[in-house]
Amino acid sequence: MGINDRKEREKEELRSLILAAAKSLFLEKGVEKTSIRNIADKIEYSPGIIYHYFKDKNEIFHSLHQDGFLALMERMQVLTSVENPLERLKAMGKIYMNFAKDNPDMYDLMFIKEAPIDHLAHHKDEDWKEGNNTFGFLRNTVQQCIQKGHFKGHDVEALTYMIWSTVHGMVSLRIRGRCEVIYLENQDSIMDDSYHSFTKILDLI
Amino acid sequence: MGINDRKEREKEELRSLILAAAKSLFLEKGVEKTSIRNIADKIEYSPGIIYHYFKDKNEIFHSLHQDGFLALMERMQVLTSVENPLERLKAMGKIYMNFAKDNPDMYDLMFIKEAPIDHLAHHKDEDWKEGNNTFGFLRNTVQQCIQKGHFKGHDVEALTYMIWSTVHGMVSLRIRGRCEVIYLENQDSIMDDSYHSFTKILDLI
DNA sequence: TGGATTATTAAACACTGTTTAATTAAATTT
DNA sequence: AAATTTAATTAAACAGTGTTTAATAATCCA
Repeated sequence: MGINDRKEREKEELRSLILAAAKSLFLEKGVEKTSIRNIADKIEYSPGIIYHYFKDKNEIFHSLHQDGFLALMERMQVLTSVENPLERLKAMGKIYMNFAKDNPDMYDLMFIKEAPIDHLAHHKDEDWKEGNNTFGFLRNTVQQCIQKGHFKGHDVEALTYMIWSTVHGMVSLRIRGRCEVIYLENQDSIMDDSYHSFTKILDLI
Repeated sequence: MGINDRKEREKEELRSLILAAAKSLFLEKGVEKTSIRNIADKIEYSPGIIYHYFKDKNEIFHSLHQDGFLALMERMQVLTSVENPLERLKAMGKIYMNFAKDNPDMYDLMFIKEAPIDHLAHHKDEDWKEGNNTFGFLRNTVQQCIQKGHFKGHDVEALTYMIWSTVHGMVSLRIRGRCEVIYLENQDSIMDDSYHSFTKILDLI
């Protein structure tokens, strides 16, 4: 069935052409301002064709969503060499925040936008592999910290969610412009300063 | 100049008619799905008239944005009776989270959506009274905690931002559906459990 | 009452995501 | 090789969006 294979490959080619165009447009203009017609123009096809490869706009951005998680997990790889779980936890937060700083639009899509998560919510049967991997990795590290005697009296899941919330809160307030509009003495270093406060707390508890 | 006064009042009347319609529509459908034509239909005027009272859609939702801050500050009023700053801080977090739980759409508009904050960013000269009041109130409380001997070695501003981030992170991850799509043993109580972990930490540091 | 000012509207512009039917191209069968 | 079936692609339309424009209706002032 070599013919069908080739056909499959060709179909796959246009599919990834759409994704590549969508990604580059969305990284330079953002998701909301990237229209189906923009993507179609970029690949020099008619807008209609996109609906033969993707159910709707959400499905396109759900694909990029997955790309983002792969990129984040890629960055997390270096952590395997950090044996001390508390050190690993603190380094993980730093990597997470740097990822958000380097790829604000991608972070927005992954953790703030409602669009691509709708796609997941409507396909509840399949669980969210990428998200659960990332969260699970964090939970394991917290668990290991507890086993080493840290975080006494805290529930793993509750504390894991709290830690995630803290770093997510910091970066998402900045990304969505809530930082710039309030008066801060150290506007430029507030993210680093706050994260430093946070790690100090992790060391203590 | 009683005539001009009446004209002013009449203008103000239609203006608040638009705002009331916008608010009720946005609370039942969300900001994105509330169109200028929807608002115009509701008040039985033509869509064009809205642009005589508001520069654009952002300006309308910036007004509601301010309403939200008034409502939040209203809830915070009870805190004036809490003399112990640490207790006040913990109660403040609870109020903040309950506000988000009771008014998710309003919270979204206030702290997540980019729309109404754009309006502020483009009017940089005028500072953001509501936001700064709320943040300032939190900072004062943190400052008082430090004066009472808590949070030793921490910078007020950095810690204030960290605390805000933590509660914002918790509620915004939930509002934007990142909670439901990951596996959690205690999905229902994760917010309360995490906040409990957080207050435990505040007691300790 | 006539002229200037203001409020209001209808209509248009340039978009949006998505669906439909028509068309072109390719593959398969006769 | 020609005819037919299947798949890929498109043009056009639908129903909506925020916003601007020019025309109209209402009001105010001299």
